[in-house]
Amino acid sequence: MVQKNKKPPVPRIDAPVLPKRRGRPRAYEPDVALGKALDLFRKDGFAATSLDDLSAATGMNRPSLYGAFGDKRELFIKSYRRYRDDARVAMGDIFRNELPIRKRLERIYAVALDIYLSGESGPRGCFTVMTAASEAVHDPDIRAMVLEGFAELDKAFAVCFRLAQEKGELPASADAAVLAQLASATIHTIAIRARAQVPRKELEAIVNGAINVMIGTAG
Amino acid sequence: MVQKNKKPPVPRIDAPVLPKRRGRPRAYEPDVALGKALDLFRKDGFAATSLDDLSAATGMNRPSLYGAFGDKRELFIKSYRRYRDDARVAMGDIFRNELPIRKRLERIYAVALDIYLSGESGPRGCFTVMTAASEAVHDPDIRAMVLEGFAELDKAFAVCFRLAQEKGELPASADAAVLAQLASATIHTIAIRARAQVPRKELEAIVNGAINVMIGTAG
DNA sequence: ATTTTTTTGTACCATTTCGCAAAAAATTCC
DNA sequence: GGAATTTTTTGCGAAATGGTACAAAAAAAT
Repeated sequence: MVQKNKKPPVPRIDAPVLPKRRGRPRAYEPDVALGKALDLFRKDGFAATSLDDLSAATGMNRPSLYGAFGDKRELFIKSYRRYRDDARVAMGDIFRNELPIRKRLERIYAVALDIYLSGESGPRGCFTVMTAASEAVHDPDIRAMVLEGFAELDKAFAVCFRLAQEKGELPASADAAVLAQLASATIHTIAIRARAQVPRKELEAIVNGAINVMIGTAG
Repeated sequence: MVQKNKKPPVPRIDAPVLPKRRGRPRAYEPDVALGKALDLFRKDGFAATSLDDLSAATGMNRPSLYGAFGDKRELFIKSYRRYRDDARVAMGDIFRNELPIRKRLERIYAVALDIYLSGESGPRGCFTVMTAASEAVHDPDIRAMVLEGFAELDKAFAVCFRLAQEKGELPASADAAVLAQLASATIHTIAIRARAQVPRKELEAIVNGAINVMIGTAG
């Protein structure tokens, strides 16, 4: 029920020693708690994750949870936001780093697979694709985030392809936007298949085939 | 609370007048009840759909539901089976009918979009992709069905591409299996995006672009 | 040492959930 | 008509759910 034993909650380096909070000190670190909540939501989805589960996983009791993150829906949204931030960080370097297009795509998909296949009790898939998209029909806020996620991915891929085109790695006749959507589709298909426990080897084969079609087998 | 008012449950034509059931007659038709259950599961997912909801939607009270279909999980599985059967029927003709490859793909995706975008309270997406895949991590039976679904789709597309290749619509160098996986990926991406209420026009644009890449813009 | 502030821990509430048992109803068979 | 059979109906009950009230605890401020 306790999140950590280290008595003094070591002040984060990037959190510039805030001016000494006043009351009883927190028994948890919001960041790690949110991470645990995210894990649960990814594993079981929104409805199947109870506050008790969340409470147990985060080491916070329900009132603390409520006080820190709001009700279940808010916690879900904050978890999702966290997931996207993490994914952005993991992908950021690669999308920025200007490798040859094939290498670049390979790295991107490798990172994606790492994310989708992680999880102690089975692969967790992609939050956006699996859990969030489900809620998106009914909840406008979540829907907005999901749509934003799709657009962001499409755009990032499009930038890659456009750059490759400028560098002469792709024929000028290629349509970067279309290729980007195919690249996203490939992300989506491996995310879904991962959730059904398709082994990594097979997913990598799918990725490889898709890359060949997108940039030409020559590469 | 009543499923139908027509007193005599008009015997289905294809159900060859079974030898007069003995006890109190059913107040529902299993087929339509299962359809209603399917609708609910597609809309809300497994966990968020309660037996009361199902009871209300099917017009059967809980014990009847239980007697007819077993517990919630069994009902879910039977609903999913029904969904796949329906989808197979809807797709069957097209996959069988030997049109030019482009026309064929266009039809397939059109039918898929019809399925994914239907639903009175928002598009319901694809059962396999949205709801079933979520449960697949934990439930081996559901996982098996989902994997079967993926394989079936991949295979059906592969047959199409192979045939097109034989008819000379595709270069001999093309890899039918890889193209099939891309075609499936496109199915998956539009299923997911549909759930987030991306308008049909955009989804059709994605499909169009994907087809162009798969069979060459010439077609 | 006392007060203030903040968080925790316990307990509680109203509702919903799934599943079942027992009784009532509707039909066929004798 | 009465017995047998099958289904519906009512309603129970134990557990779980999301959310909250309130006192105790722990720290800083006075």
